[in-house]
Amino acid sequence: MSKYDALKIENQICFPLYACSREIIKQYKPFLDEIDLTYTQYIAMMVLWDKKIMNVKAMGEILYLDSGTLTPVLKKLESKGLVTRQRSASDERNLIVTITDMGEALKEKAVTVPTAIAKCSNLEPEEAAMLYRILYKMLGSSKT
Amino acid sequence: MSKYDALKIENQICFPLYACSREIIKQYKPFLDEIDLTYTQYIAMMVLWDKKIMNVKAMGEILYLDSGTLTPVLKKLESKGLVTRQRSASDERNLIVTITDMGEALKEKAVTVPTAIAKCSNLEPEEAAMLYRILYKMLGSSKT
DNA sequence: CATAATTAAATTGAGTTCAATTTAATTATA
DNA sequence: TATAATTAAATTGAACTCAATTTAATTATG
Repeated sequence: MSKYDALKIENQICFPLYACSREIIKQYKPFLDEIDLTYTQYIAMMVLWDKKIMNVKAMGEILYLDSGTLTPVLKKLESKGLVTRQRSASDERNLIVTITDMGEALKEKAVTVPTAIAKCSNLEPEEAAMLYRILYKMLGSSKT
Repeated sequence: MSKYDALKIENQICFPLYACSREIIKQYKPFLDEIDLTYTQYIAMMVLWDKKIMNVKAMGEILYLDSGTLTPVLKKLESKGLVTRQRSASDERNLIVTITDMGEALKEKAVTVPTAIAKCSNLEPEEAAMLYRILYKMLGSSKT
C-alpha cells in the first residue's frame, strides 16, 4: 500500500473502459468489412437508418462527436452513395444529411451485424443490462 | 418492435462504452495538460512508474496496444526525457524502455491526477466496482 | 550448417478524434 | 438598420489506432 497505488493501471476505471471499447470495435471489423463500413461510419449510418434525415449538429449530439470528426465521415458516406449532404434552405448554417435508397438498402445487410456481435459477448444478460445502465449514467452526467 | 431494433444506437452495448471512454478521456485533459502528457502517454508512463523497465511487447500486452501505436508514443516520451529506449543486448529484437530520473520525478506531480478525476465521477463505489468487474471480464475473454 | 519459420519493432497508409480557428449565416442589440 | 454576438460546419494540425507490410534478429528444422 503506497501513496502511488492510485497511479497503477490496474486501479484505473477509465483504462479498462478505453481498452474494452477498442477491443469490441475490433470484433466488429470482420462483420463491418463485409458491408464496407468502419465502426464510425456504422454508428453514423445507425442514426440515419433510424431517422432518415438529420443535421450534423443533432447527429453529433447523439454520437458524442463534433463536426471535426463527422464532416469527413459524412463526406465519405456521401462518396459511397449512402447519404446526401445539403444545406438547409431555411437556415443555411445547417447541413442536412439524408439517407439514400442505397443507404436504406444497406440496412438489410447490416441487420445481421448485431446478432453476429452478440454471439461474441460472454456477459450474462444481467451483466450487460447493468453495464448499460452504469455507462449511460456516466454519459448522462458528462453531457456538456 | 421491428426487426431493425437491434440496429438502433440505443440498443447497442458497444456504443456507450466507446462514447464513455472518450468522454472520460476528455475529462483527464485539463489535468494531464498540467503535466504535459496526452492520455496515451499517461497510461504508458503509468506502466513505467510501476515497473521502471519494460519492453515494448510486454507494454503492449498490458495496454492492449501494438507497436504501431506505442512506437511513436515512446519516441515522444523519449524526446521529453522521460524514458530511454534501447535494444536488449541478449535479444536485439526487443526494445527496452526504461524510466529516467525525470520520468520518476513526474510521478510526484502525476499522483494528484487520479484524485482529481475521482471527484468528476458520479458513480457510487459499488457501481464503480461492478463496472470494473464487468469490463475486466469482457477484456479477459477478448485476450488474443 | 544452411535455410525456413518465427518473432519484435518499425513503418506505412487510411481513418478517427479533438482543440482551436475560420467562414458564413443568423440573431440580438445599440 | 448597422453592428455585435452567436451559431453551425468546415478546416487545420497534432496525436492516436490499427491492419498490413517490412526489416532485422533469433530459433527451428531439414
